[in-house]
Amino acid sequence: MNITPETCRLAATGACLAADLCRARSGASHAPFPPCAIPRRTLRRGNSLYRTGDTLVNLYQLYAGSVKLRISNPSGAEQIVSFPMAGALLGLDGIETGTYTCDAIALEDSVMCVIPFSELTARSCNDAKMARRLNRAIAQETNYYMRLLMVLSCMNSEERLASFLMEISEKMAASGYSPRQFILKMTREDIAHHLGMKIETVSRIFTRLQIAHVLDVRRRHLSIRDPDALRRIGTCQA
Amino acid sequence: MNITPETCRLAATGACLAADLCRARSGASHAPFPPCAIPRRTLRRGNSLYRTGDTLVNLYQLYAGSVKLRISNPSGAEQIVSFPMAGALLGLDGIETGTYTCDAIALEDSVMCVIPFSELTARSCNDAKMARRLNRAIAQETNYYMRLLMVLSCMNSEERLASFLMEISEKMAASGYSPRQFILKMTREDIAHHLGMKIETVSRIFTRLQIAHVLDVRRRHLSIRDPDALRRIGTCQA
DNA sequence: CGGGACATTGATTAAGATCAATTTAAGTGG
DNA sequence: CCACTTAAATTGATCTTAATCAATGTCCCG
Repeated sequence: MNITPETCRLAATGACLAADLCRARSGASHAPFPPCAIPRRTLRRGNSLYRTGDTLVNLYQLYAGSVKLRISNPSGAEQIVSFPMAGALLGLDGIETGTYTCDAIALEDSVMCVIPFSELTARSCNDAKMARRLNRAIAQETNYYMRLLMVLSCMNSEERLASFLMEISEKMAASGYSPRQFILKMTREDIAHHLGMKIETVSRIFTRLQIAHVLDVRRRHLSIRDPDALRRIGTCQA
Repeated sequence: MNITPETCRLAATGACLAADLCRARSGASHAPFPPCAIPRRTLRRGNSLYRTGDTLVNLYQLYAGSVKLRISNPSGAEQIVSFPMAGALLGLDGIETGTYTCDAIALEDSVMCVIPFSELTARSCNDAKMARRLNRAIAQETNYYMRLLMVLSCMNSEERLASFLMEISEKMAASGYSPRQFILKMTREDIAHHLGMKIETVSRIFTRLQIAHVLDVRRRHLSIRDPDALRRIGTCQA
């Protein structure tokens, strides 16, 4: 079934560009909307939605699943800049030059709404709200990366990992899942490449937090035993 | 004298939102433009253009001088996310929520063109080019911070500092100054807070690069003796 | 049930933080 | 204009954290 603003759980948040686009296409400016197809794209785990250097054609709103956004340099070093989850807008890295600067790779089978960028900007001319929403979405990313810079700069490894887990926990809660128990969709290596540490260090800190009864970790299965402690650790004390 | 698109060296780059705004105000869509006042704001060294929590009213295009953008957390830790120089657009961090998330502090006496944000978005409705330029400006920041994340994650202290100096050198060249000799407007502490290291480490690495005949550093006066070596060091090898 | 990717653990080393003491230079007021 | 004050920067000695090197364990999937 195709998704309409009524049936899309993301549209309810009021921050869904796909829903905006759908409304605009249907010509209505207020609910109720006639059913309106939003094309979706599905992506199997490990496949990439787009690659560095590809021409920006679409933005994508992640409907289900999760993704890693990776930048690499010629010498092979890589940085996972973020792990977008449900609701996230993907492809913004292509707006500066018209060419994506990241690889967007599915961490699990995922579904995204396809938002043709040219249509979005064209419609934004007549729709100040949509234009504003796009601006905000881009600006939000900027602010996110600023905060991540601070995490990498000011925190030690344990604090970084705790902060990362709290962030996932909060996103899970926001999506209606348990904030206490979830499955990590990414490898230890991905986490390491996200937080600027080595895979062995990630592993050791998981073990350490397990021993301290803050977490229960078995491979990708994670449960947070002591959320307060985790929050305390993950909130820069320095 | 007020600045017009003709007299503003920034407008020549074709990436000046202030010039766009000036053109729009004057009602002309192509050169030549009637003279049109763009209000400027001057800022003394050490003073802040805006502070975390202030309501976003204006964006600012840095006409002359330099600035540090700082985020802090309750416990007093701070991160210098960037050092905007001539041409940079300031205030973008306020777009997400309508409230600035950084402190913007002048590193020297500086001059900026004032761009009322509401006017910018209002005019963007009828001016696709301006809208596009705003989007790009925001997206550019995002990409900048992604690359900085990689620098912090993947490089050791020497590589980070080298990369930082190369970046300044390139910006100086782009502004028509010598890329080989310039004065650092920021303290060692600012650099440390930007690159995620301690002030003593910054100092030691300056000394080390001096001994290796890559740099000549005397306090804030810097000259690059061996640009190739500096580039080699500052380009992530890992 | 076997292969391979992923993860854990241990021992050692190296990079950078920390603690502490000077040195230098830029303002500032007499 | 000079002495004084103070912020900024440098340098040294030591300690801590995380990287590195190496081996082993475990689980998922075909």
